[in-house]
Amino acid sequence: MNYQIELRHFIYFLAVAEELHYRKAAEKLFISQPGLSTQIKQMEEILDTQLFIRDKKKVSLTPAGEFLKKEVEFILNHLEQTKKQLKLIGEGHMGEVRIGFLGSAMQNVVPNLLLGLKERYPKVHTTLEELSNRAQINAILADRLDLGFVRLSRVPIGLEVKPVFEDTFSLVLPEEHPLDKGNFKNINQVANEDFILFSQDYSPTYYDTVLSICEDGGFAPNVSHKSVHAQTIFKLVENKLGIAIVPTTLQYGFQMKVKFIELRKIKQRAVLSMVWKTDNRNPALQKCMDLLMKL
Amino acid sequence: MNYQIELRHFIYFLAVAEELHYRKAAEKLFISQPGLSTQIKQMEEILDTQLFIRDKKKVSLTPAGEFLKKEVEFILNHLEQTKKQLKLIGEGHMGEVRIGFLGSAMQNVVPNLLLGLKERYPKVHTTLEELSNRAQINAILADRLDLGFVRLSRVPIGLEVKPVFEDTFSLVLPEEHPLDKGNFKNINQVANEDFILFSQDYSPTYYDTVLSICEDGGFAPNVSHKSVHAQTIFKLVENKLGIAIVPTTLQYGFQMKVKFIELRKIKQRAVLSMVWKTDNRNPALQKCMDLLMKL
DNA sequence: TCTATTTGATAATTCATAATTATTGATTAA
DNA sequence: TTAATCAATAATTATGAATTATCAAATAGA
Repeated sequence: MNYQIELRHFIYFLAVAEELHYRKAAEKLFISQPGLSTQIKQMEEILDTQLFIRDKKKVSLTPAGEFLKKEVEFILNHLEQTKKQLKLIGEGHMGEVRIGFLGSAMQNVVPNLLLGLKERYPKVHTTLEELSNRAQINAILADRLDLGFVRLSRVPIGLEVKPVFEDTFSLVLPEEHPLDKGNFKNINQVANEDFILFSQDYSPTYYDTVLSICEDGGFAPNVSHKSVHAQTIFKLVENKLGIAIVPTTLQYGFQMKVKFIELRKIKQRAVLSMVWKTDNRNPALQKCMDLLMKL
Repeated sequence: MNYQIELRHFIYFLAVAEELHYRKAAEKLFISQPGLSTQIKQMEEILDTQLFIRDKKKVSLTPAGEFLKKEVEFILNHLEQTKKQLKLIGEGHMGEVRIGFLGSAMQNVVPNLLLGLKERYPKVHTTLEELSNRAQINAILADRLDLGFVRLSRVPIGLEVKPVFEDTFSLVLPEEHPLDKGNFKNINQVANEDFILFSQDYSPTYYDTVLSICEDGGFAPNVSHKSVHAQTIFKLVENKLGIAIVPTTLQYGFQMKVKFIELRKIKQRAVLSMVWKTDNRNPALQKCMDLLMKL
């Protein structure tokens, strides 16, 4: 007799503990009374502890039985809860999506995604991390991230990219700079200025694009500073250490003494793309992506 | 096919989730591989949720599977404990409290608790285990521990903390060190010494606190060694490899050629707290806590 | 490229055991 | 006393878990 306790035993036990009557309990469980009797007896043998006192037409719980009753109630409850949660997670209505993003995605796409998620799938948790393009790609490959927001044209195999937001570029100038929206005509008006750009390894695509903008304007920019933080770049511009070209949406969210001139006429766009692992099976990620398609 | 989940399923699931390999898991369970395969498949059908991804010779967990793994670990642990408690209660004892503690709690709080328990509730059994802060938290969450003694300021949700002992810090110096209780005035007198501290991951709060003590003294300590054992730290100090700052009560219980200078004037205190799971219904734990409130 | 090996899944079968029916013995109420 | 009601026991059946045998797919090695 080397049996194991099973959940069946608990369910049967609870019925008897509640009814304190084998026949009635058996009826409630839709099984026969002898079956119930043997199962309870077996249970007592397995646990090596008497749970019920059968005494002259009366069934009652021993102290150990009282204790077990409370525990079984808890365990069965917990189990039900777990099953429900499991189902939700399996369907993507619950769970966690780990999101990485470039600082410049925080002005627009990411907040919208978070708002949408909160509204449609309130039980989906998100963790956010500001990371460079490269760091995001590595994290996604290593399964430390589910979704990334990058400015890259190509990604390693095994990953997929999809553009989610196209932004124009803007010239960033100190407030006191003679150029403004009125008298600005062409990019070559700033050909002789110093330029402050995001570093190449932070975003190679951005860097190349800015160089191509200048090239189209007929000059090669003199790059005096590089940084990985928009804040830093704006601060440098504010202090007249140079001018910058950045994605237009970056102008929101900072309080700086700088002015923006949107470069509408040029063909280049700052493309923000989402990246994910092709075989990522996180169902919450699917919901996330569905939502992004609609934005 | 209207089956019911049974504990057997959980045990099988956990084996596969741990091994991520059907044949190995089956071996560990002493059953055949096909039997395991069908049982897991059946489990996924019952729960109506995919738990594993069988993909090109690799088995891995889905997010739902990851979630279930944690839950199953909890449930099976809880069950084991319940069986033990039940047996004890059936034999007329009151139950068992599983206590974890940091080495530094062994000088004072834990022995007092054990004495009090033995006197007031001689039928309550205790098991003791020396564990790091993190290990205690994990064990309590997984229901492998009822009560922990830690030095942490914050704990995960679902747990409660309560400070039980506040200790000053002491400087630990080699016996031959020129500083002593007489000529010691301020912590910055040891600003240029090497420091030996408990590792960050053993006790992040302790580490931060010691750094803040030095900071208040106007210097950043040069940390030459880190250890998880008081014994080791004292030995290193004895051999003049550096000095240490530790909770004062640690000075009792060791025989070392080191001297202690209590830092009474500084504001920082080493706070020992007890931690337990909010919904722990272990009746023996209740008794334990009542006692601790009085100490 | 071919072969051998390893993986998990299927199919057919066996076997363990839960559950059923039929019955008993004990207790209580009429 | 008799009838009724309870849980326990015995014999039997039926369910479904586990086993053996086998397969298809995917690698790794030659």
